[in-house]
Amino acid sequence: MNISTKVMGRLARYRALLTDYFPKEKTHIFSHDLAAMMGLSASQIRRDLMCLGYFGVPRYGYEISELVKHINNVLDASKLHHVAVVGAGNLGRALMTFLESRRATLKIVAAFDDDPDKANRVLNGVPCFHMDLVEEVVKRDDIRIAILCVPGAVAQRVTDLLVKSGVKGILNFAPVPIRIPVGVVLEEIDLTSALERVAFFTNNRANAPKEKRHADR
Amino acid sequence: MNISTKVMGRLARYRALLTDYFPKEKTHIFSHDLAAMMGLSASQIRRDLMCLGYFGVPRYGYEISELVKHINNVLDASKLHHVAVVGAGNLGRALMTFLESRRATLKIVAAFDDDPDKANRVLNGVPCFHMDLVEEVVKRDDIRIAILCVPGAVAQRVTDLLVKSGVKGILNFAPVPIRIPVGVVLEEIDLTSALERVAFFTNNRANAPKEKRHADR
DNA sequence: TAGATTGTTAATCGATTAACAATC
DNA sequence: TAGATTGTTAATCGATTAACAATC
Repeated sequence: MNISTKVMGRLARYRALLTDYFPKEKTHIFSHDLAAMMGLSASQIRRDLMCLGYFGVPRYGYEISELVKHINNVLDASKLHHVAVVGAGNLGRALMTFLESRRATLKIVAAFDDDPDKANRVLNGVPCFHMDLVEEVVKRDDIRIAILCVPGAVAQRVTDLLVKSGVKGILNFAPVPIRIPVGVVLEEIDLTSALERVAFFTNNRANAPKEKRHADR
Repeated sequence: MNISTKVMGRLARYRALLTDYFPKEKTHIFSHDLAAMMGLSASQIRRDLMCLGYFGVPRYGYEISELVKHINNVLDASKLHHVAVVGAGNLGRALMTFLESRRATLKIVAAFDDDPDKANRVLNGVPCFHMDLVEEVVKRDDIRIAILCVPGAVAQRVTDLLVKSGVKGILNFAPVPIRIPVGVVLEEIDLTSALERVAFFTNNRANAPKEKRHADR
């Protein structure tokens, strides 16, 4: 089965919703109910769930515990990943706190920063090292994924260093696009442009894309 | 001209790149150079720029200052927006610092939090109020956009309050989807699922979507 | 049984890419 | 002029939605 980035992202969100924010006493859910909660169409939910190899029952819907179990199977096929936060400024430190312990399979094991004052201390529960030690620590701790929160001006340089050190996946919050070699996975989140996007559509209703709050049929 | 969310987001990124991270001495740029820097195709760049009403010159490319001016015209048609950060935890405070002063047209004028210790103080340069004052302050300061950084469990309740108070656009970082009425603009950024997405594709190369680093022809 | 919901296929929609005439 | 690059159209690709037979 070939799972696209979009489907994969939605599966993660279905799981989060069902495990963390759903009444424990409910055992089953219909595609249209999940759709309503997610702000998607029921068709899309059903299509997404097709990749799981788990099937609901007409009239009863999907059994939540089974559904979550199958999403786990697909998503966490990858076992435990060690993650590093690179750039321990405000954003980097906030992400350490926010992302740590959300997923058992993703563990933030190190932070890196240029600032000598931050090196060799524990910041937000994560040991912080000087940027000079990236290669050493990445190899030593088998760090596969980096969350990049450095200033735009050094983003590409730091990326090259991370890739050279063996990092295989990067989540980039720096405000510039970075280039990576084939074989490395990249996800870019541009916070500034996300805010600008909201602002733009906020009083340009004429341009606003149509709403996406559907019901089925 | 009808500009999609995607095009709009890319225009914002072109502008950021050209204004903040591009050598000052260069006056012109070709579509394929911008494409290489952004990790996109030249075709896509040219198509995106079509909505600007500004035209490049064959053989000379696009004049950067003019290009930026036209992107400004389109993107900031909306003039100044007042923005509030709702939920002044680690993430909220980091975003205050990170997003403030990035765009002259977007000004963070208030933060809100449930914690009485945070109320009536200035946090990261932004005056913080107790959540009880949302309606009053939003109206008083004409706040149009909210950056939502509250825990998932209260996200919908807080959203309803914001919308009732007159907020027209929401950038949601809470880890659950929220529902909004027609007429309000919503952008959701799920940080946890973004990280999970990187992790998933990081050692599932078979599933990885194809790379996107093209050249033209 | 009758009615509701599923899995899946076909149709639609939108976004990206390729191609190329125009043009500097 | 010749060659490179543009704007724009047509072709392709991928994602979403609609429709419906299967089925509980």
